[in-house]
Amino acid sequence: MNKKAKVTIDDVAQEAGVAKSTVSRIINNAPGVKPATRQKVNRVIEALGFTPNLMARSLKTKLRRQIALAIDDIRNPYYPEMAWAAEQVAKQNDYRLVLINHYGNPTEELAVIKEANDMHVDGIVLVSISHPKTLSAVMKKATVPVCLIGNYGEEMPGDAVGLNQSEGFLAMDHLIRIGRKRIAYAGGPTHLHRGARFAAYEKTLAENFMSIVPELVFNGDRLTIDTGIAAARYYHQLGEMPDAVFAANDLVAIGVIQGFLELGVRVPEDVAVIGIDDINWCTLIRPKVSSVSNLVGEMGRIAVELLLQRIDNGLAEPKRVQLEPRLIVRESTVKSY
Amino acid sequence: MNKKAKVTIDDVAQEAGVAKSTVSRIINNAPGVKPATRQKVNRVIEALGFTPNLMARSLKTKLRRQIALAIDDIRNPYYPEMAWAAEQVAKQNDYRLVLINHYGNPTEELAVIKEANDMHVDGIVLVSISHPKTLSAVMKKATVPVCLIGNYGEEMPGDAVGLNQSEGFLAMDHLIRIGRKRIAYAGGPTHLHRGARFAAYEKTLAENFMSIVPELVFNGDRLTIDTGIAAARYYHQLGEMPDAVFAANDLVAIGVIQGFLELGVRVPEDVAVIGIDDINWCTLIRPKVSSVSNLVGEMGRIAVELLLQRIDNGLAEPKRVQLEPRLIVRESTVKSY
DNA sequence: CTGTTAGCGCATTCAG
DNA sequence: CTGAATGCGCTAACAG
Repeated sequence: MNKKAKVTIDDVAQEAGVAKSTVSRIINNAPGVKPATRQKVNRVIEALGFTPNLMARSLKTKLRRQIALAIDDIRNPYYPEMAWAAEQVAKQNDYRLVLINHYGNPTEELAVIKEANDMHVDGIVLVSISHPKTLSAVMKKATVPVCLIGNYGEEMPGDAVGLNQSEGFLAMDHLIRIGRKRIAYAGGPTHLHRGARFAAYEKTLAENFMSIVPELVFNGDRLTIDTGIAAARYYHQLGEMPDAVFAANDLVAIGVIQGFLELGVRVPEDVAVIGIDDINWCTLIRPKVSSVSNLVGEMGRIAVELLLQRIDNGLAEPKRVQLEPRLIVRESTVKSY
Repeated sequence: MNKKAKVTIDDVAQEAGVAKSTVSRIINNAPGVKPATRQKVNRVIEALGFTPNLMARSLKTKLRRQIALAIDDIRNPYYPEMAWAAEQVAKQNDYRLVLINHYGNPTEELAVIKEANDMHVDGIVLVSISHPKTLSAVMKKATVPVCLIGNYGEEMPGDAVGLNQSEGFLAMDHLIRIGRKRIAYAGGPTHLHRGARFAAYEKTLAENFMSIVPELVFNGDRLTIDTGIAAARYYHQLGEMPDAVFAANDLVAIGVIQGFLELGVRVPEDVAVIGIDDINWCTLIRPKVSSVSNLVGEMGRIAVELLLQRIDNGLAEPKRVQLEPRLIVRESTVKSY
C-alpha cells in the first residue's frame, strides 16, 4: 500500500513517445511546446499518475520550495497566529513551512542558521532571542537568506520586519484620553528590554504633567498572570488605589483583572486595565481585555513575503519593514453598553 | 554572503587523497574503514566544513527525514501543544517537522495524503475532519505511512492514536463525588459527535439514581465562550439554579464561569464548573478551570513515534493506541485554601 | 518545436 | 579495507 514503484519522467516519455526533456518542459510549464504534444503528454501523465520527484528536481535546481519558521516555542501564545499566517503565504507560493522550536536556546537557535543547508530549506524566518552581536556574526555566514522578526539596526545583515516602539505610548495615551488620573504600571524587571514600555509610561506621564508615583509601579520578576495577580493585590492594599493599570503585556493584564475581580474591584469602572500584544486570550475573559496589537500575524506574513522575494531575486540591500502597533479598545478600559 | 560554492564529497575525497566511497562510508558511520583513514578524513571534513547534500542523499535513499503534521488550524488552542510534542520527537530522531494547516477543508486535507510524495515527507501525522469512509479510501492509496490522530476502527488502514471515550464519565463522576446533586449540562447541538459527552451525562445521572432535568440542559449552537456565557445567564434565571455545570468543552466552561461571575454567582461555592480538553487557557482565569485532559501532547508524541517506527520497519499490522483521559481538578470545582 | 546529452551529489555494488 | 563505476530522476544546454 505504499510500494507502487514510483513512475518517473522516463516512463511518461516512453509511454507518450516523446523525449523526457519534452515532458520536463511540460511539467514546468515551459514555453515552446506544441499544444498537441502538450495535450498528449498531459493525458499520459494523468493516466500514469505521474508526479515529479522533488528530490531529483531539487538536486538540479537547488531549490527545495521549503522555508523554515524558527521560533522559540509554538506554545507561546503569540506564535500560532504567526505560524498560521506564515504557512498561508508559503502555501500560496507553493512553498512548505518547516516548523522549528529553538527554545530560546542560543546554540540551537544559531544552529538553525548554520545548518539551513542540511534542512532542505531555501530560507528562514527567525525570531531570535540571541544577542544581536552574536546573531549578526552567524547571519553573515548564513548559506540561505534569513528574514528576522524584530527590531534590528542597519548593521544586521538580512531583512527584518519589526514594530516601531510605540505600543507603550498607544496604551498610555488611551488611558489618559479616557480621563484616568492615577495610572499604575505593572511589569517585569525594568532592566530587560521591556524597559521601552516602562519608558513610555514615564514619558507619557511627564508630558501630561502627571507626577510619577513610585508606589504605583509594581515590578514582578516575570511577565505572567501571577505577576498580574500579585500586582492587583498590591494595589488593593494601597492607601489610595490607582484608577488605571498599564500592564507590560497581556498576561500581566489578565492577571491584574482576575486579581481585582477576586477582590471585588470593578474593571473598568473602578480601575481600567490595558495590556500589550493582543493575544487571543484577550477576548476570552470578561471583561475583554483592551490591548495594543503588535500584529504578529502581519509580521509573519510580511516576513515570508520578504523572504520569498529574496529567494527569488537574490541580492539587493537588506530591507527593513516597520509596523505600527494598533490600539484595540475592549471592555477592560471602556464600559460597553 | 550566501554564495560559497558548497563543498562536496568529491572535494573531501580529493583533499584527503581517498575515494569518495570511503568518505561516504565515513559520514554514514558504515563499518569497515580503518580508524586511521577515518580520522584523517574526518579532519578534512572538519577543515573544509563539509556537510552532505541531503537532496542528493535523498535521491538515492528515498528518505527525506521529514514528516508532516497536518492539522486543521494551528490557531486552535489544542494544537500548539501537539505540534510542540511532535516536533520534539521528530527532532530527537533527526527528523524535521513540516506544518500543514488544512482548515478542515476535505479536499485540501486529502490532498495532503495524495501529494505526500511531492512534499518531501516520509510520513504524515494527520488530524482528519473528513468522513471515515472517504478518508479510508484515500488512505489506501497513500504513498507514505500515515498515522491518524483520533478514534478509528479496524477497517481504517494505517496506525492511529486516540482517546477512549471516558472524558465525560470522568467529569461527571468528579461532580458527583464532590457531592453535587443538581448537575447541568452545557454543550452544543447534541446531534454532533460531541453527543458522546452528553451520553455520559445522562448515563452517569441514571447510574446515580438522579433524574435528568430537561431545563438543566442547555444547547448552544457552537462550543464557544459565548455559548457558555449564554448558558450561565440561562441557568441564573431559572427557578432553581444548578449546583454544578458539566460543560462539553473548556471554552464553554470558561464562558459559563465568566457568565456566572458577572452575575455574582460564586464558582465553585455556588456552582461547580468543569470542562473538557484541558487547554492551557484553563489556568488563565480565576478560578482555574477543572477539566479532563485529552492529552494532546501525548497524542502528538505517540503519533510521531508510531510513524517513525513504521517508516523504519515497514509493514506489520496497523496499530491502535488508546489513551486514557485524565481528570484535572482545579479551582472551579473545588475551593482551594 | 523536439530530441540528445550531460551532470547535480551521493550511496552502493563490485572488484581489487 | 578501499577504489572505480553506475545510476537515483530530473533540468538545462545544445543540437537538429
